[in-house]
Amino acid sequence: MTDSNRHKLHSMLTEAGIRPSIQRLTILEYITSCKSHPTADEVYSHLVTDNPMLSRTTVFSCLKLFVEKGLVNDIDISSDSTRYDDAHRIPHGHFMCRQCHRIFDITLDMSALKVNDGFVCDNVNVFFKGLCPECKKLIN
Amino acid sequence: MTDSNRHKLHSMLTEAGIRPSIQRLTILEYITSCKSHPTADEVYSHLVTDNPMLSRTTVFSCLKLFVEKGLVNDIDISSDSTRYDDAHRIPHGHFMCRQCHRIFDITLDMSALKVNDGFVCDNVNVFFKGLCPECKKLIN
DNA sequence: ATATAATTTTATACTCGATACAAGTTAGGA
DNA sequence: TCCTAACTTGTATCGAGTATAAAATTATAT
Repeated sequence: MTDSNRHKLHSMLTEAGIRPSIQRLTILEYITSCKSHPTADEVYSHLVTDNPMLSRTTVFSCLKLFVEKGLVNDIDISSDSTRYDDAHRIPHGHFMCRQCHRIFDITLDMSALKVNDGFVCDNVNVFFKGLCPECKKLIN
Repeated sequence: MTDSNRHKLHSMLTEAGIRPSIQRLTILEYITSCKSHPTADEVYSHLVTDNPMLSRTTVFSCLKLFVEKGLVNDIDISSDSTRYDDAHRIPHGHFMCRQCHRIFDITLDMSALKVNDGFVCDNVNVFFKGLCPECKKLIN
């Protein structure tokens, strides 16, 4: 991690009202640099090799905190485990392949998605399911 | 259940390629008449009072089958438990209140939501989160 | 109609993502 | 420096959902 990146992550946390601990910086660094929409266990498994003292519980609680503070989006596209995504990106939809279970970003104009009067919405998710191009080829 | 409704549910099952058992008719009848987006356990709890021999496992497996055959939609709006919704209705989005955790239908034009070329999509979900009108009043 | 095969339902045990809790550790303010 | 609050850790636990096998029901063939 470069100094400038460390400083950026530090600011992200403090601006969200989160005290920046080593663990939180490490977890946020991985989520923001990761394009694979990992689960909490995947984040833990990846980070624990270089941080042997890291606890699985810490990963779960940090990710939950990040979601509450709006730093990270939780993706409940399937009933399996929750996946996580950097919230500081252009809003986009997600596609889950029923064959390989990978999650793909779908460029999408979400500005037209409005809720009824009286509701206060702070989060929108658009989830597609089907077959990704690769799996479609393999099946046909 | 009226005879005509029973016949309609029977047709729904056979047309979907599902053999219409008593349990499947009972579960489908509840889902299609229910507006509360129940979880599998809620379906079970509601039906078991009048059908004491009904098994929780049967409810889970029937709902799973209905989703596979397209009779019912599964709503994974939160990481809690999966909710179920009659699929034979106008496509619509869902809003989950963070306070009371109820699910509301949101009228929505979903026709504009398209996936990238090469992807084959068979299912779209739009999930909103925030505060429902009632909870908003209580908080302010 | 009766035996046999296939499907469905039931009940129990189990898996595993996620959380509650308590003890230990760290950080910041007086 | 000491005190307090916040954070992390590890263990135990919860609970939605599933695997499995036996029992029950339904379909098919003779």
